[in-house]
Amino acid sequence: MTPSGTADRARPTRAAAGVKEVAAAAGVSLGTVSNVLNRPEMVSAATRAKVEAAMLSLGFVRNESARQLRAGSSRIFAYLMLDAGNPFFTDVARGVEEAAREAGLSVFLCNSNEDARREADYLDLLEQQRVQGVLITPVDPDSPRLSQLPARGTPVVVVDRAIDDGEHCSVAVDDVFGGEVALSHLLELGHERIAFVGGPNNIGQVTDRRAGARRAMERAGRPAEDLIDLVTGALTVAEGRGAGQRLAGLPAARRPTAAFCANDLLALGLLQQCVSLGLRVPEDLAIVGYDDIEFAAAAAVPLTSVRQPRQLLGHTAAELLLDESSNPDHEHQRVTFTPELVVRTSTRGNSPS
Amino acid sequence: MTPSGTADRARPTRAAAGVKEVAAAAGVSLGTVSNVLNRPEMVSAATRAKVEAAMLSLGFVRNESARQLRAGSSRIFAYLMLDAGNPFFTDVARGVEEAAREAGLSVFLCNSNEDARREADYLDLLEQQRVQGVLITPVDPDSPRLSQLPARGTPVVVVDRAIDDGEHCSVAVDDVFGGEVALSHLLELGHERIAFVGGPNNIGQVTDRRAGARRAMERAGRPAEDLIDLVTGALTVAEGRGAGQRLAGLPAARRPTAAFCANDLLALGLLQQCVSLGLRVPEDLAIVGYDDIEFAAAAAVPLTSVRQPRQLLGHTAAELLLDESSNPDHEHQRVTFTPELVVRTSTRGNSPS
DNA sequence: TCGGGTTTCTGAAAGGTTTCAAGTGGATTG
DNA sequence: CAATCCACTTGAAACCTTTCAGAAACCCGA
Repeated sequence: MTPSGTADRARPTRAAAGVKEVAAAAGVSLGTVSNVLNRPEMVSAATRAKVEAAMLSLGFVRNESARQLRAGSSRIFAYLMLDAGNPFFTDVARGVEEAAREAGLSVFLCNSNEDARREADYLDLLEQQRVQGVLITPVDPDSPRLSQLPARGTPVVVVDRAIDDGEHCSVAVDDVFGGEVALSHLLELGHERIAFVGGPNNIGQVTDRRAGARRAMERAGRPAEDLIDLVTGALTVAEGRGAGQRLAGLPAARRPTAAFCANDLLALGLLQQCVSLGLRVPEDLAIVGYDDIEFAAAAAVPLTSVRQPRQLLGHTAAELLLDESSNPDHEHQRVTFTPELVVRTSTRGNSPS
Repeated sequence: MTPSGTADRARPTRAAAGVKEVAAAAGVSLGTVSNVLNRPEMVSAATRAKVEAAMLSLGFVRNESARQLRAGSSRIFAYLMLDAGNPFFTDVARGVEEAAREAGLSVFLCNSNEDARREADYLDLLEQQRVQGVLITPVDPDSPRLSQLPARGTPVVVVDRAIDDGEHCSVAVDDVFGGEVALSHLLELGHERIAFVGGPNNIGQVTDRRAGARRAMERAGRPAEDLIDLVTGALTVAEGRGAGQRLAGLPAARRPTAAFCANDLLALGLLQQCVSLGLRVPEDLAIVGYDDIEFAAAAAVPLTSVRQPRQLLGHTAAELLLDESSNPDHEHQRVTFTPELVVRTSTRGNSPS
């Protein structure tokens, strides 16, 4: 991995031509150039051709700042993701882009990386940029900054989190239900000592999924406290490995026989570490993940996981944002999808019954 | 996955206050407000406090469009990725963000999704936005659009592709060498029928890696044509599965005993499909991937792969862009890193020697 | 009290685009 | 031939901020 370099002379940069230069070159007025740009049907074919030729030869590039300043609107959505390294969110982003594209808008992606400070910084930036709207999977859904935006004119749709403060639309998947389904599955398989792996606890997805899991425990007639809590510092593969280390280190008699992970990244890390430390999956440890990302099925032991409609989530969210930013009598919506369990080898075949 | 909805009344939006209102509210001139914003040290503490209070109470949000229009510069980098769903590129993006952050800049991520048309659209958009610089892993590195940008004042650094047209810096990893190393490894293990899985062929990474593989064949005294070409439509898990289908369908006598995939996504899909069709890895089919993404080690059979310094790649690229966009006597650089082979179960233990 | 040097503040210009009311000129009509 | 229309064009104002030359206020020692 040693870098090797080659130097090269830099090219001088040339300032871009503006409408004014184009107008002069084409021998028309400034307003006409603008018309060619924005209402070509109002310009005669001959003039339009002249202007377009001038634009081409001068290398005209419209200055969006100026356009935006004058026109007020910006034709850009931003999706502020919780973790760009998590394929779940990139699939959501794909859905967002798809919907935006259908409406002729572009999407900028931003990555808060589970860091509230970065999230806040990006929100400031996006507001200053006057983007047409913001989609966000928040680290901190209660941040005052988040509710300020809509009040000041930047519509916000919350993705993958249900919010009902009346400030924004939200599109979510029922995480409590998902957690319940996952844990019920493990209980049905006869597992007694079950761990919930996830964290940090300020992330709503984690607490909801845990809450669902605890509810399943109680429904099965067991105290919620019996669910062993393995708190992680983030929802990443590396943290999953760390959890695996901790878990595998327990004496067999106290070690859980099943683990429900707050997402697939954790589950994959846990799986990898446990296997490499000699535990058999699912015989010694059954594992359930969450999200059903594409890699879950390709894992060392194909992963049982809770599937969410990732792309649809993003698509729906973008459509809501579109409505909010263009329809004057928009009403805030709270859309909730229901996840479903996908059973694979990491739990199946372990049934002690 | 059935959605359920709840409606809610929309809130009226209020226009944001500008410097003018702030100035009036604070009883100072417009220029002073601007000074508070841009050169706070030139304003007396008392005045500054007054202005800041006014900003707060009015909910002032600086209008970046206007700022940019007047000031000319934009404090934003964009990274136009080849595939946001590929963890390799999100790791590169992480490096970019890190370097940008150190310099006080923000990064917008864009996803061309291996689509030349979307790439071109995004380039237009970014140029119009007058971003401070563009980092790009191009679908089409020879696109005229790409060389236009620097000439018109938007610096561009090409990431993960070596370019020496004298128009931009580039930061790359030696893909030919990587391909050669991967294939040499398979040859050393004694494999006779080896497939190269990858495509489409307009993607430079694919052709370089294939070229390296063919070179390794020739170095081993075998005609390059002996390398069986399995062309895919994209570098995705799904395409990898498709390749697996095709490959597993061949009669055992003609089926390759080893496959070198142009990236890990393909390799993971191939692996998954082959295993599910009853082939043993590595006994029936050895697999080498490329990129060594985090999921490679967690795969069904831990994947031998060619590791690239992902984050460093992004970090270095952003630093070059920074230099180009701020240092008047910047010289274009071409930095090349060398990849390394990471051997895991998907090839090891198959040694027929 | 007065020059002279600092520090702080002001006001107007500038930046590139869009918008829109008003203007132009040619074709059509009476 | 004049009046009317129509299809296009024009030019100036507006969007919000930053910049910068110069004005104002202040402080110091003489």
